[in-house]
Amino acid sequence: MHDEANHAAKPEPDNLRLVHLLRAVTVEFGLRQADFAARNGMHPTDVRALICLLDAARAGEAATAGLLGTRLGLNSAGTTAVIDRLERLGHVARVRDDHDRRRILLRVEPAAIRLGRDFFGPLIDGVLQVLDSFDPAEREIVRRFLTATHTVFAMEPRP
Amino acid sequence: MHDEANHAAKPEPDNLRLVHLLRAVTVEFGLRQADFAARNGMHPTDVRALICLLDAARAGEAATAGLLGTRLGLNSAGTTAVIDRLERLGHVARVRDDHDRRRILLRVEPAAIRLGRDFFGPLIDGVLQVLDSFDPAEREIVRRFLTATHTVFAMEPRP
DNA sequence: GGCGATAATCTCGCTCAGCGAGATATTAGC
DNA sequence: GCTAATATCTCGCTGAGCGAGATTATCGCC
Repeated sequence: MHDEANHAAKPEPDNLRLVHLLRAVTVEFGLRQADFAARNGMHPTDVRALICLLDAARAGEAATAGLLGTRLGLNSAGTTAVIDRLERLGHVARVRDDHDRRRILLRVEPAAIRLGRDFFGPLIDGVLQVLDSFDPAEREIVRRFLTATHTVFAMEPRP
Repeated sequence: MHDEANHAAKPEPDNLRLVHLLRAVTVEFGLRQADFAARNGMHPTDVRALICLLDAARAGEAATAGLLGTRLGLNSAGTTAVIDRLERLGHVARVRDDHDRRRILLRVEPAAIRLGRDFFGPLIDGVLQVLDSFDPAEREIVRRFLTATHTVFAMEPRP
């Protein structure tokens, strides 16, 4: 691999350009999360935790502390700390599970949801507008691409 | 506003499902970065720094310490720390810019590039395979979608 | 051609996120 | 019941990243 920083643009294959484009989108999204975190006195991890909890709720899964830690790649001490921070800010509430009283269920408070909507709403709307400019057949292609890509990323090992 | 009497699962609009799918991809990608970092004795920030430096090289930009800090959202102290860590591991080298001797240019060492290729290669190949299963017109649609989405994310404020 | 203003990076001291180890509370198995 | 397994929390520690300020190099001005 040569260093082609200096002169004429290298002939990067189109498909590889698409991969880089996808990565650029993910990086940009990460920066947005960080912005949101900083603006609301949180840390990026806290934002990821909220997203994770909302995803779990949407999927109908029980959002326990343990699940959260696993998804975020934190150990139990770190997980407790995240929940403490979110609880202190009033964004989540700890609720003992009555069926298994060892477990802590996490409920995202409406205020937190509103906060997220205020910040991410415009971004989501932007993407929805993009999608609206596509016809159904094209959207189906996008869906196929995203689904397949997600499968590729989700497939491999989880240490 | 239509029926759908089934319990918990809400009737999420197709376009919104695509947005969530895109987010899921970005989240998965972030986890991969974290895996790579942990497996190589680095922190996620360090990996993002390497990616940033490689992107700059690809784009033909001069990869200075300052640019890196800006892109990562770190202040100068944190930026120095990141570079120190990467240098200690032998992944980047500090090179004084001869045209402006205040500046430090960062060169990513070949060993680091190889390390990244070993880990991310299979993932990239996976996505390339996905793309290969699309015909050129379809790839163009994917490209349009990713470009437009990237624009949406990159558009808004930088605090 | 030297001199303050400006810019790029680094140093120092501090706070707090996340880890490892172990404590505590609850449930399941025999 | 008693023991093993599971879920969460507590404690002490390391180190990532911040703010403030020092350091070194460049530029515009006279």
